[in-house]
Amino acid sequence: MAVNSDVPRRSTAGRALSLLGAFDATHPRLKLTELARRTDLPLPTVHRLAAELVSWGALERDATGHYSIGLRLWEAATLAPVAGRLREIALPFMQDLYETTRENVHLAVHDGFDALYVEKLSGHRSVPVVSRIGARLPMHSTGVGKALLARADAAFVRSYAERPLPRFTRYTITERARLLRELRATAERGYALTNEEMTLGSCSVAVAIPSDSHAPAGALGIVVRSVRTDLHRLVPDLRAAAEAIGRKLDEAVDGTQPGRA
Amino acid sequence: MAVNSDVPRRSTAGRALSLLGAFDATHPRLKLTELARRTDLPLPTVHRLAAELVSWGALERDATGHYSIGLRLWEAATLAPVAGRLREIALPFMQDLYETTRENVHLAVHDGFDALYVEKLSGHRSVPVVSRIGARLPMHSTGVGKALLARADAAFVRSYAERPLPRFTRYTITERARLLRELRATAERGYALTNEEMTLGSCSVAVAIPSDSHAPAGALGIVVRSVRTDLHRLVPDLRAAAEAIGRKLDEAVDGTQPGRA
DNA sequence: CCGTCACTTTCACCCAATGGAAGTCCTTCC
DNA sequence: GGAAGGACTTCCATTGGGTGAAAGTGACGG
Repeated sequence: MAVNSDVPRRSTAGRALSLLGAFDATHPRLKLTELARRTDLPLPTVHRLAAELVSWGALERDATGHYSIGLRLWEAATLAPVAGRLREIALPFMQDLYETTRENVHLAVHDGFDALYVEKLSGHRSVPVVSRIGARLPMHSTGVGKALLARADAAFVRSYAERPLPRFTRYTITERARLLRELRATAERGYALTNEEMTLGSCSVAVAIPSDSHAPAGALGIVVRSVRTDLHRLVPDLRAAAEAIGRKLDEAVDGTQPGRA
Repeated sequence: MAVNSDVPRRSTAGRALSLLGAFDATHPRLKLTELARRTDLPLPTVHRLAAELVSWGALERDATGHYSIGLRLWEAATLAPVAGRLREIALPFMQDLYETTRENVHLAVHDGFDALYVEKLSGHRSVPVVSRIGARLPMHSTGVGKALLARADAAFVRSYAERPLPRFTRYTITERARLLRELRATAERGYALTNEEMTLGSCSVAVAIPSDSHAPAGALGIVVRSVRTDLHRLVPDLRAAAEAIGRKLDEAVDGTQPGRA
């Protein structure tokens, strides 16, 4: 009876990964039925696979039957280069920035069409922001995003700007030409600015982390209340931090690899 | 012949997970052959599975052929309760502690026989410590570990103390009876202390995060240079932070579900 | 008391995963 | 230069583990 609907049937490993992929920021806990629906897999299959993931520690199941990402998977993920090397190196510098500003300090990397937030520091005094570690935000409406975009290659920027640019506030840049102009200005002055483009009441400065190696491109940013008008005063510290991180990263690369013999 | 060596043959999903499990803090990057050796799987099998993991983003492969944990897996892992809810809630309080002390601030949870470090703040002025986010350290030689152990149930403590207690410095508590006495004292005074028990030159204070729910047990600790003799002066702030975190956690548990419509 | 819903277990079928073997492409060493 | 070794990749016949429809369980609730 021609079961082969349309999908060329994911492999078993692929199905197991689908289960992990079913979780997202708005669905960090899922019941068995929800998992089956979101992965589009038969219920018994999900049941069996989920049980295996739980037994390894990739998923957890609580008393109410809800699944969530497991501790062991989280532990394994701390070994990812982005979390380990980059975060480890950047954190003390981010801490310094936090101390002098008491504002949100962000570290993001370029991934696909998004800025992926790798680290975020914020205290009780900081302005609330939408970002979250592990969150993806568009590049045209965030400080770190613009900083990353401003040093991406022309072909990428073109394909980025060709897609529709979602609007978040009335200040979000949604016109292709204006974005390109803005990026040129960003590249010239060496740092990115946003003004209530993602969230009303917040503005930000950001700089790209320099890197001569092909290391994953990162950017460092600070988000403050838009009543603060001294954004530019933060630039020297921000840039110094980014440069120090870049330097340490490059050193680390040389040490980490088998060596350039 | 008789290929069935001893292991009852892991399932396909289990094998894929083995690959992830092959990475650890001292081996965050592995070559194909190393992966095969560490997982004890045939090379072609590893090759095929690894390729699938890479295509999903659970692993990455660099130009030199080395595999490491992938960005998408890291991203999924940020949805783990321990990283998401607990970390998110605790961070601002940890930040406050850092501001007042400028020392290492640790957040760890109880897992198996270890204290698993979930978050760690440290600046350039902080004393260097062995901990790392995602690291596991023994419970008898760390501040957070003792704090967790002191409120674990008696049966667990007994089985913990029955195992040999590894020594790290000449001050590490390695005698069963002394550990039990120490834990009683810790429980009575309401906070844990260590004095060069993990690393010479460092001492620490820690308190358990109170929680009426069955939530994963956590502890908050500060590690300072052992020349500082005012450890006790940190206790009020530390305890206040732990209590605030505990309160927020309990609130969050009630509100976590589907959402406020 | 019975229908509904969410989950769990079973089991005969069959195809996808398997892994030995062979092929490719390096580097190293004589 | 070329042979030997090592690391990775591809191939493909075999087969046992994964599959998922169907039946079973059990917890509501009307």
